Amino acid sequence: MNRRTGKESKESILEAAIKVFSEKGYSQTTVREVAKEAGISVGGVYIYFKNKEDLYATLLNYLLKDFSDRTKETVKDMSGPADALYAVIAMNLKYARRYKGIIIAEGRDRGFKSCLDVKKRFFKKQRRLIEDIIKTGTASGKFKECNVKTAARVIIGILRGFVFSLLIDSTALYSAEDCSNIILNGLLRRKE
Amino acid sequence: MNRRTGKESKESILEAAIKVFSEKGYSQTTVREVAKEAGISVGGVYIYFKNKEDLYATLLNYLLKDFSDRTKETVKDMSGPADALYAVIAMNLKYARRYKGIIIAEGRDRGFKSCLDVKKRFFKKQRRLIEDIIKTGTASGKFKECNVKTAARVIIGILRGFVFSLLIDSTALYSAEDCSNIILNGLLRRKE
DNA sequence: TGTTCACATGAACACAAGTTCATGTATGCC
DNA sequence: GGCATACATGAACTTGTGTTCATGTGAACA
Repeated sequence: MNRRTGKESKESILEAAIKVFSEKGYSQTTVREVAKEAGISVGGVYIYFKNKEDLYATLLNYLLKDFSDRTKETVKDMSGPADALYAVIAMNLKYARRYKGIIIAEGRDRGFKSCLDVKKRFFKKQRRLIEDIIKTGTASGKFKECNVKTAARVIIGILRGFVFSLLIDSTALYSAEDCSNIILNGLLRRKE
Repeated sequence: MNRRTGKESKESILEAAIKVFSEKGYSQTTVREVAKEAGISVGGVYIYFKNKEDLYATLLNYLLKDFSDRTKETVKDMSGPADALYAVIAMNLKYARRYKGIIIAEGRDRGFKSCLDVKKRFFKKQRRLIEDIIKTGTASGKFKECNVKTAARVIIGILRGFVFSLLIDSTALYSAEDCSNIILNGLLRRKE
């Protein structure tokens, strides 16, 4: 019989972990369930990962890096700051749908500082990206003058809120268009 | 010696629970810790609450109702829709800071539907409130025409995002002013 | 066929945390 | 005091779940 190589097994476990953690978040996910999903025994997981936290951290690093790279790539192709901002928002909402359970902050305390740091660094990177877009926007006169840092923080907050909304009520959602429309234009009527 | 009455004890437990759950969320909070904080034994908690979930549900109902009422009260005193919206945002951010761990969605599955429903209903009520404000705004000509329902959803999302931001990085926050400013005015420069 | 190596297994262990319950103690009433 | 009632205790039980480890198995090669 053809047995899986170690590398294949490790990848199976990672894939399974992404699936289960995405759905259930950290605490609610059991190693047994990941193992089952990956078609391996409980002990098998521990051949490739030191422990549950290691598994989570590996997966987090992988996903966030992948996401970061793709976003950067997408933004590069955009012509104006409004389009770029829209692209970032669309990208975020898309990933949020797929990996909701992972983004949410869980497992604070108990040595999880490593994971929190990874997330923090990720969000910082995202914020810088958004700040750059806003700067370009104001420089070209398309965006109004504003506190770039704060605006970027609010936008990051908006994107995080979408994940949260997914977890609570996946029917009451909104599209990237709606979202970027409000961020760009606001609610107040413009003087003509 | 003067012993606490049952009612007093129950209230102590609820207060303690609010404190601990707010900081740690559902999974990370232990009944023992709540008991200790309330100055009662583990068993004592079970005199007044059926179990941990019951404790959480009670507290959730209490807090959300309190918050709902206060928000409504505050909004009533506001003169225009922009002010009203600002008030809602400020109220949300203030409560988020205090009770962050509680709002976050945890303990899905396993019969937690009751709690999720409470949260859903709460958010629905909040959304209606915001929808009304937006409607008033457009009716008076101060807000532009827009899809009221969607706009309200996005705003709720923004507010949720703030809670989330608190959990991940409580230094990278923003004020209610910044937030309402973006929502009202948007980023794009207005034609003059 | 025997040997070795890489990979896999799942029962068993450890420990944390929710829950129960037999027992204890204060208070008020007769 | 004796009794009843209300309230409180915390050891012990139960369960879920992370983790370990002695043992097993397939593949490749001599």
